[in-house]
Amino acid sequence: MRFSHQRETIREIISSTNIHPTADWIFQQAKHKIPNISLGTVYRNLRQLAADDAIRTIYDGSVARYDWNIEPHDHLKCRICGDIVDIHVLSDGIHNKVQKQYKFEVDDVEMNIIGICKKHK
Amino acid sequence: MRFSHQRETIREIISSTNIHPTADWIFQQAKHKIPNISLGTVYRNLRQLAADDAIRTIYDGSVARYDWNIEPHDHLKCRICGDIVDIHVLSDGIHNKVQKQYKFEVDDVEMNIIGICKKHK
DNA sequence: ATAATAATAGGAATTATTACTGTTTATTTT
DNA sequence: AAAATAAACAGTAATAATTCCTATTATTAT
Repeated sequence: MRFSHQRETIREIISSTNIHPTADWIFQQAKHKIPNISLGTVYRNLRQLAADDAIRTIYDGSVARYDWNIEPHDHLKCRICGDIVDIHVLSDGIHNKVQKQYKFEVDDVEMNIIGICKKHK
Repeated sequence: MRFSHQRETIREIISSTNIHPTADWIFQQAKHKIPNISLGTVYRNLRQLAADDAIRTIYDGSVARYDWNIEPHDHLKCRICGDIVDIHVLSDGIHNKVQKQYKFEVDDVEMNIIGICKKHK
């Protein structure tokens, strides 16, 4: 993969936040640094970075969000404020359990816990 | 909620399969029984049935799928054939652990394990 | 410095989903 | 049983997220 100023900017934007931004949010931020960047460029690079395991794609309902944290972890999503926070609850045992019990080769585990965060209950 | 022939047909179609169908698949099946049913009707009723906890909406990447099984369970998704199968790996303890550790009121837990099923490895 | 080609901007196209509108139909009231 | 009410409908337009296309630009290897 050849160097590109656009891709590095996108990578930096994602790395700078914990909000698990959407493509459009990243696009808006990127425009501050590269005014004529296009949304297609953002999507293409997000896809490339994810394929390269430089970032992780997570799904919030049906919209894609992006996470700089590629280590296995889970998400807590508040349905009042929409905030998504990283947590770690899944025991590594689940990976092996599924592998053995269902003869299923596990690549990735997505766990999203939806509810109400402490600020909103 | 008032009775409707369309909604009952949609409910039956979902109940009759384990493929976790998309709205469009349901629409195609429904047309066999009600030839002039419209896609908007399918979406409206899926939303109503889900709000009523008669079915569950699950997300396969960015497309919605529907599941007649409303009991807590998890999903195994094969990235070769696309099949999604129901499993149960999550200990009920996670619910309480998150509740206490993060003071987060848990409504729903989505867990999708992505990989390769035994038929394709 | 030049050639080869990956990446880009800008816009069109696609896909999934929701919203709108005039009509139909299930239920309630008379 | 007929009339009134409003929920649900079909058909279609609109929206949102994402991907695709094409002529141009930028990076890298020679």
